[in-house]
Amino acid sequence: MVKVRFAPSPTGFLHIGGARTALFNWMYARVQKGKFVLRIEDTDQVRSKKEFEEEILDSMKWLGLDWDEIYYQSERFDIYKEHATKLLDEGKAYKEGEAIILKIPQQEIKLYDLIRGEITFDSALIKDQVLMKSDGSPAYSFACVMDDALMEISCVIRGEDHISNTPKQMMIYNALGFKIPKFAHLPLIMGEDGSRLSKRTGAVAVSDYRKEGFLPDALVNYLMLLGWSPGNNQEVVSLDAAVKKFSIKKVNKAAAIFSIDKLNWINGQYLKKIDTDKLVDLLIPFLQEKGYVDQDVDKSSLKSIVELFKGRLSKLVNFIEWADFAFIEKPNFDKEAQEKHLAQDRSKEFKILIERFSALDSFDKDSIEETYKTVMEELGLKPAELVHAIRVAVTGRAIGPSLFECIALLGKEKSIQRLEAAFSCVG
RNA sequence: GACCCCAUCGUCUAGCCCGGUCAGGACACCAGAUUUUCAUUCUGGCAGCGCGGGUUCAAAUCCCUCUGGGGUCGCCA
Repeated sequence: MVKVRFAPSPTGFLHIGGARTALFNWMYARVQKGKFVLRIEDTDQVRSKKEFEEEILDSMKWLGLDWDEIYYQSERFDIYKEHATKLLDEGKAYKEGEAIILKIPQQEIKLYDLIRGEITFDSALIKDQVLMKSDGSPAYSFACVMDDALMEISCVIRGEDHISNTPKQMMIYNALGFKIPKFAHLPLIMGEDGSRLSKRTGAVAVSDYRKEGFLPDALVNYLMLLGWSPGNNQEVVSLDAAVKKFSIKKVNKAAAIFSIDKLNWINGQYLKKIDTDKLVDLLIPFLQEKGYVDQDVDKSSLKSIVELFKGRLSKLVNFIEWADFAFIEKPNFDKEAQEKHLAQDRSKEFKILIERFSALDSFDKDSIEETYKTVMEELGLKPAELVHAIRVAVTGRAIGPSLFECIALLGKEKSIQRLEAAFSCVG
């Protein structure tokens, strides 16, 4: 029976590296129809926090990484104690104060890693290992080995930073008489500068990416590409499709650098393909948080705004940023755009436009565009000449979706109001 | 410092195991087309097997140095 586990410690948020480890474990279990165990390593009573645990579980669910069993090490202290005492009785361990320490016999240790092949260590370099700490709690390696053995984990898939722990743990398996599982050590994920991924080099918590509006499918898609490839030059791949092709032996050995550029691109790909109604639903919480809409939001009118921006977004927060003009009374003027496009006095032209716009019966995209072009022709101006000024006056920005659609979206009253305000001229 | 891991375009990677296809794709970047702006999209381009030795008719691929990067050396996990 194939059984793997992801064993986070609730002393911090679920970070990108942990998520990737969880993902590979999950894929390994699913492709082989095995079990995926989640084990909360909360032996450090002081640093472990319920809020972190909840956040980790939440992030896992959000990513779609469901587990078959869950355990808490804090509930298993008796088991650890019992086995440590047994080792004490057998003379394989000794006491130092209240602590129980394992004697490490001298021998050569061979680890066969599924990703890296054979790795040998000399146990002469390994110190005797603390099994139970003076405070009665188990040391990490001991609890880890006990659980992996008792939970019948068939393959331990974890980060490369655990390679050095492995020979120590193998000594514990041997002392306990447990069967040693398979091991696979995943390459680490590094920050943009090649050093360890940290808050300094960008967001590390999965929840941070969620808050920025990355889709779980996209994040998972990006993460699986770090150290593994689905083949056939495919990069945008669903989890289901990826699982079918997953093989732990095909995982890369070299560390990978996390690239926010590529994540943005992949997320954009997903955002482009997503159903518009679904996109509206995803956007609502972001809009509510910003105070742009309230509880009883009109989805159909929201949908028309979203449609304008669909295909331009690389993450959900982009919408909040770029579509703000549709939700607030006065546009948030971009200083640079304002200075560049509204510096020249265009009140005369604006006045005429305002008059013509006011006279329009149906204020739709096409009639607005037609009216605009007619006016420009009458004034002897090229159509492009006033576009920027109007865009900035109406949306506050020099960039955005089709101008005439933006104006139609705002409606006659608001659009004219903003045009009037631009040069404080009243039509 | 000791021990361990790793090394293909700037980045993620295919190819490596079972030596022989101009070293393929993607992101980023640059140029052009489309677009009233920006983005999208399309087309094209730039760019890589870390160094040095072997083995071989033939090496990105196998072996060894070196160099470089990373990890671990807690009664943290």
